[in-house]
Amino acid sequence: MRIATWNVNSLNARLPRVEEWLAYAQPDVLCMQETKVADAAFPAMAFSALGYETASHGDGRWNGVAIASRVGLSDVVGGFGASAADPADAAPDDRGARLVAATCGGVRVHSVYVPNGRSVGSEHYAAKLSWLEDLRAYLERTCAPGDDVAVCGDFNVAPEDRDVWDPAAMEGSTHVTEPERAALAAVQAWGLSDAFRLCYQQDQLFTWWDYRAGNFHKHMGLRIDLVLVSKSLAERVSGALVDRNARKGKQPSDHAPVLVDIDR
DNA sequence: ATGGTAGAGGATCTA
Repeated sequence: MRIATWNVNSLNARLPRVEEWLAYAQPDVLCMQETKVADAAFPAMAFSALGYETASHGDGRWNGVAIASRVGLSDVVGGFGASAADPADAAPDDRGARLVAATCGGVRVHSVYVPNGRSVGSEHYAAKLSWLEDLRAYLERTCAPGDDVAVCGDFNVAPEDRDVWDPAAMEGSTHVTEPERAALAAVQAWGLSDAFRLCYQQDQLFTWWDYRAGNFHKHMGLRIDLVLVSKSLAERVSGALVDRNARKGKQPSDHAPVLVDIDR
């Protein structure tokens, strides 16, 4: 199975690039973030024409996540939903259309768009940390580490300094702080491995570059788009790739897609 | 000197 994740930064603006990319990259499953499209307006026909079923969770203007699959797509759940333990208990609500899950080819697939956090110490930063806590809790109550589970998306956290173009310049900024990294590590500690890191150990391999100031061409980026896989999948990872070519050319997203191949 | 660019929407807000 080839599973991919891509923050498309508006599916309406990016649909031609996404269609082109599906045709040459041939993923079995594609998790998308920042679709910025309401479910009712999701371009499902464009995907079905290419052989993909889709699940969307979006309310239109901001955020929005989706999954496209050509290996089946069932049991779609959007958002965190109610707590199974106690539905009345502060069930983390949708919190901005940042999570959708579906079962594709026997794998429980999650497309996640972690809040940006804006600035350290802001309410948005606190919300980012609590969102990651909610993600961990969601995994605990909806699946088991022994299952085939993939959590893919834009985590807005660079896990380590080697995932940062200039750690000194970034020090103290969002995406690299210790609390953010600890919150991500807590999600992974549930039982998930960073599939890209199973394949590559080099530094300076990025998935996002700011549109501004020519950052892409100056190699000023971050690795914040991750494919996290449970143990049973990690054992079968045969390759991974950041498709930098998809960040080039006409009207690119500011993120490149990440692909992971898993042996059946 | 918080710039620089992109997307949504129709003024700014978000990233």
